[in-house]
This record gives sequence, C-alpha cells and structure tokens, in this order.
Amino acid sequence: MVVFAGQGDARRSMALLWRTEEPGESRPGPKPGLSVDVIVDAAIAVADAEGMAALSMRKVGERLGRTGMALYTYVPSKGELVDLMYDKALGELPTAYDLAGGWRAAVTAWAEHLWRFYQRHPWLLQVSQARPVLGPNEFALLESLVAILRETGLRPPRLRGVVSLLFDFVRGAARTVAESRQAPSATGVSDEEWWLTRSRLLEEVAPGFAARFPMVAWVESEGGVPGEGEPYVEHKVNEAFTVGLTVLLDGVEVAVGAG
Amino acid sequence: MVVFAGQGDARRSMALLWRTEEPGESRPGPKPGLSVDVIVDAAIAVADAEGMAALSMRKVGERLGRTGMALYTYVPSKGELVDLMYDKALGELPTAYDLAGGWRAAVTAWAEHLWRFYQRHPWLLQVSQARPVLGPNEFALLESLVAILRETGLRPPRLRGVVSLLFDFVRGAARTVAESRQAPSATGVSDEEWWLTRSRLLEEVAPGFAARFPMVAWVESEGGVPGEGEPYVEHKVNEAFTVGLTVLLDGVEVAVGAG
DNA sequence: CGCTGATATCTTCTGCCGTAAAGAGATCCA
DNA sequence: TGGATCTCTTTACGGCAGAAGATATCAGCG
Repeated sequence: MVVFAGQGDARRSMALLWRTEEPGESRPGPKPGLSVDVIVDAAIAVADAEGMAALSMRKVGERLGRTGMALYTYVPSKGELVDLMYDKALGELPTAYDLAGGWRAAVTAWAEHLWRFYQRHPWLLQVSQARPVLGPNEFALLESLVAILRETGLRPPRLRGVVSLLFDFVRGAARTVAESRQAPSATGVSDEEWWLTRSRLLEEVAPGFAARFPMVAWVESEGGVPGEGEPYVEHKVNEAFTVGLTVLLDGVEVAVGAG
Repeated sequence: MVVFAGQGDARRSMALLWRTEEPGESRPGPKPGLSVDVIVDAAIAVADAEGMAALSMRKVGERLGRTGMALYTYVPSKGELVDLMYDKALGELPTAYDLAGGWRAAVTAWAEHLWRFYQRHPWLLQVSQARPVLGPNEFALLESLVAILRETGLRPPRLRGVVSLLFDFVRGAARTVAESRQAPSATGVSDEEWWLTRSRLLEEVAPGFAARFPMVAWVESEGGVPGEGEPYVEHKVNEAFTVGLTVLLDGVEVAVGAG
C-alpha cells in the first residue's frame, strides 16, 4: 500500500531532496558515521547490480557495515530512500543543450540522452511513478527540455502537451529496451533465440495464430534488416525509437507552423 | 527480484494464458475446489478495490475461503497470476473500430478507449512491464490498432514505430492521471490544495526556485482555464492528452504524406 | 464392497521483508 | 564528572512468497 506523507513528513522529505540542512553547531553525541549521500549511493549500487526488487534496507546497511536499522537515523523510510535514489541518479544528465543546430536537433539529443540514461539504470523504470518526487534534478531535467522547446515559439498549454508526450515516449521506449535486455540475460539465451522459442510456443499454444490476428502477423512479418552483429530485437527497438521520435517531431513542426 | 520462467515454465504460462488445457480424464485425488478463472477474478477484484500494492496471495485466498497457498495449486506463482490478471482485464476493450470516418478518427477512439480503460483499472499501470505477457487479449488490442493504421498505407517498419509511440503515449498519459488522482484521495485534501501546499513547500525549501528554473516557472505559470467545477490538475492532464494526441497524429499524417 | 496406493488439494512452516520499540554505548557540553 | 543527546544494535512483530509436508479423495483391484 502506497502511503502518502503528511504535512510535516512532506517538509522533511523535501528538505532531504534539496539538501537544505544546517550543518548544525557541535552537539553532544557521537559524530554521524554515515550520511544521506553515502546511503543513497550504496542503495543505487545495489539497484544497479541486482535490480530494484533485490533492494532492501538490510542489504544497503550491510554494504556500509551496518544493520538495516542504522539507516533510519538518516532516512525516514525506504520510500524516501527510493525518491532520493531517483533524484540523485537523474543528476548525471546534462542540464543544457546547444541550440545552434535548432530546436529539433537539440530535442533529439535530449531524448537520446534520456533514453540511454534509462538503459543504464533500468531500475529507475520500476520506480513507481505513483507520486511526483519534485526533487531538484527532476526539475533540472524538465528545465533543460523546456529551454529547448521555447525556441519553437509554442505557447505553454501546447508546449506542456509536447513535454508530456516526449517524456512518455522516451520512458516507454526505454521500458521496451529493458524488457528485451532483461529476458535473455536472465535466462542465458540470446534474445533472438528467446523470441524464436516464444513464437514457436505461440503457434503451439495458439494454433492458427496468423489467422486469428492477421494484422499482427502482417506487421511483424515484414522485417527491418538488422545491421551486422546487431541483435534482432535490439534493431527493432532502435528502429521504433528513431521512427517514433521522427513522427513526434514532425507533429511538433506542424503545431509550430499552425502558430 | 524478477525471475524469468524457464523453458518448461514458459509453456505452462502460455497454456494458462491461452486456456489450452484438456479437461483431463477423471483422476485420483480430490476434485478441484477452485479454478484459474475464479482466482483471477478474485485477484482483479482485490486490485480494483485496494490497489496493486495491497494484492497478496493470502488476501486473494481469503476472498475464496482458502489460505494463500491453496492458489499455488492452480497458478505457479504470483507473477503468473498478475500476468493472467493483466490479460483478462484487457478483455473488456473493444476489438474492432469503425473506419468509416477515416483512420484518424478511429485512432482517436482507440486511444481514448485505452486511456479510460487504464483510469478504470489504475493498478494495471503498476504492473511491471518488465516482460511481455503475450496473452490473447494483448494481441487483440494490438490487432485492433494495426487494423486501423493499415489504412494509412504506412509500411510495417514505420507502422511499428507509430504503434509503439501510441502505446507509450497513452500509457504514460494514463499514469499521470493515476498520480493526480491517487495523491489527493489518499490524504483527503483536494488536488488543488495539494499542489498549492506542495509549491509553497517548494519555495520554502528551495528559495529562488523561479530564478533557478526559469523555464519551468514560465511554462507552469501561463495556465489553461479549467471548465466549471473541473479540478485544476484534471484539466491540465486532459489538456495534455488532447494536445499530445493531436501532435502525434499530425506527425503520422506527415509520415503518410511522405509515403 | 472394502482396501490400497497414487495423486491432487490445502495447510503448516521457513526465511525473508520493512520498521517500531527499547536500550547500549559513544560523545560532547556544562 | 554528570547528564543530555545522538548513533547504532538488538529484539520483536506482522506480512509476504514460497518449500515442504500433512491430509483428503478417488481409481483400481481383490
């Protein structure tokens, strides 16, 4: 069950995200042996290495030579820790893009950066987006995109729609890649092999598949040609990203033209 | 940790999804007291009522007068159960659309159906899309879209890109609605109030927000005007959906025109 | 009909999880 | 030196998915 932080808790969360804490005058008691940043880094390391599902307070604590409970001195709950991981990870993205080549080139660069970023940290896609995090790096990412799109001259309502569309598209596309990567690596078979097995299984379990879903069969049949050594699925996914982005940007140009 | 089913397990999963099981001659042992369908329906009821996070094998079992473990007789794991829920829920979507008004109107109808569908079952958006499910209703949904888009005359590689783009967009947009719905209902404050509190908190915790993220401030400032009694966030979200879909379809028309 | 062994159903149990509560021990100010 | 205060551990609890095992049911045979 997702629990939403109350008023006071919200303030605490935001303070953590924005790192607004006075250093504090010297006070009694032992010096902190850990810090929020150290903990968040350790948690990200666990997630990168073993995936989101394997992330537990005990495991993060262990990595730092502590018990899981020690973390609660620095972080109110696991949920907050995940928010902090999310925002911190976003920090590795660029914050500004060159507009010399026009907005279209810049948006393309932005989208490709984000796309690759999600592929580098696939666990981010599993972070429940049930709540906006509102951290500094999330805003920085938004800022960088809006700064580009303002060049189009679109007014805010239309521009907001384009922003959402871009975020949804990149996230969705990245998710598809994560799928096609995760499955083979976990089973030890190549993705080509995996899909072959899968489609054979389909014919076995759903005889007459092609007759029942003629359009699906048609659209999947006429294949693109993968480059040398490029895995089949990888090719399809890259192709979908490129095509999708082109279509999307063409649509933006239409909107720009319409004023 | 997401575990991927092996070869034999994959066959079992597919057989469950496609319901291809011989009735079986009468065999020793007690008669089954439950069935896969009964279990899946109970699980969907739990998810609809309490959300995905509250779904547990015990709770589903309880609803059927059994322990949670009793379900494992019919379903190999919780993951498979979720796959079955996912595909079964998709079954309530239409499988064909009227093409009399042209492909653009049909795609719009398709997207709006899917959008509303996800809002009706928000837990579906929390289903980890880390693995394709490949169930019959998922294919039926794809079939219905491709059947429409074939009217555009686009060749498969381009068409596949458009399909992905549409799915990603609708899913993403629906996720945003789910967010804006969930937060207020959980805390008991209106969404307007929630955002107000949130932005006040932002200024408090990140003084000079507008100076640090001028583009974000600008794009959020110039607001659309909500209709009467329409909540502010709801309005923004609906607007984003409409605008995004328009932009997207304009892009498709460009692709169609280019041949 | 009654017994036996095979087999399917369902439950008890294990080992995780997040985290609350309580307190041990370290550290610093007065 | 004494008390306040903070870090971190131990212990415990309820809930989770799932392993292993107890139990109930039925086919086939005498």
